[in-house]
Amino acid sequence: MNTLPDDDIANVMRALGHPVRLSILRILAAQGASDCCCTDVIQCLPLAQSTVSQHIKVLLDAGLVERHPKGTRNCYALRGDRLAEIGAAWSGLITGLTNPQPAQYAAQKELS
Amino acid sequence: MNTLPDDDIANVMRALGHPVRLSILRILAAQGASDCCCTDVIQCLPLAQSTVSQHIKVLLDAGLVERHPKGTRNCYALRGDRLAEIGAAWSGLITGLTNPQPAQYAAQKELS
DNA sequence: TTCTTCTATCGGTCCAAGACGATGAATACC
DNA sequence: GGTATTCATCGTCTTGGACCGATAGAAGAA
Repeated sequence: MNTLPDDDIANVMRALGHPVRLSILRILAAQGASDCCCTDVIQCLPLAQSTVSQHIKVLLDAGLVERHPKGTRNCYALRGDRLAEIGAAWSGLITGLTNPQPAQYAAQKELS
Repeated sequence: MNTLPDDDIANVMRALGHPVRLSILRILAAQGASDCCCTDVIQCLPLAQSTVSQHIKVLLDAGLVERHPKGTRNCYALRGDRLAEIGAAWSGLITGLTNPQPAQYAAQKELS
């Protein structure tokens, strides 16, 4: 049910834990598939290019977006597969919390 | 659909973005409703009491847990209502990202 | 009252994150 | 070739997070 270890979940949550990065995801979603380059994102945000690039890197490292080099520019797109995977892990987390099984935390404890 | 503003979502995600805090939520879930005090949590984790107390405070501030003072000890429990609310917001976020509506980001931009 | 237990908070240290400007590499264009 | 554009990365600075020990206050026990 919950296919991702806690460290991975925490990584993704931390990547999502910044309003600017949520905005970037929305921008990528609004612009459609694989046709949104870094400049497009920068023009939607009141931040320096280097800052936006750094936020995108965080999303890349978390596996939430993917990069498609296109000539002199880099296009970004959401990773639908990963979003689905994270959605499943999230459901598992919520289910596990609201319908707890006594043995569950013991297993979790062993992992960390 | 998505009932929480991005800042709130980011706050919750940040609170969830640490393995220890995920562990604390699981501990609270495993111990059942409103009968888990701070010491119980501390004994499950290899951290100092002050550190655990601080993590719990983050979860409190994010609205993920609630405190029930009981004599000399404080009991904590998950806030099921808030978990449901956040689950709904998460679903809305994922849905919005995977089935984007062009006007969506414009509305989002206005908020921040 | 005095002692113990529980736990929030304070002060301090250390490291990571967020923001910026500057630089440099890659590609496209003239 | 030379120039412009795009963008990742580097160095720096500031802020915030994570962790700890110490402290203090509240409630129960002796």
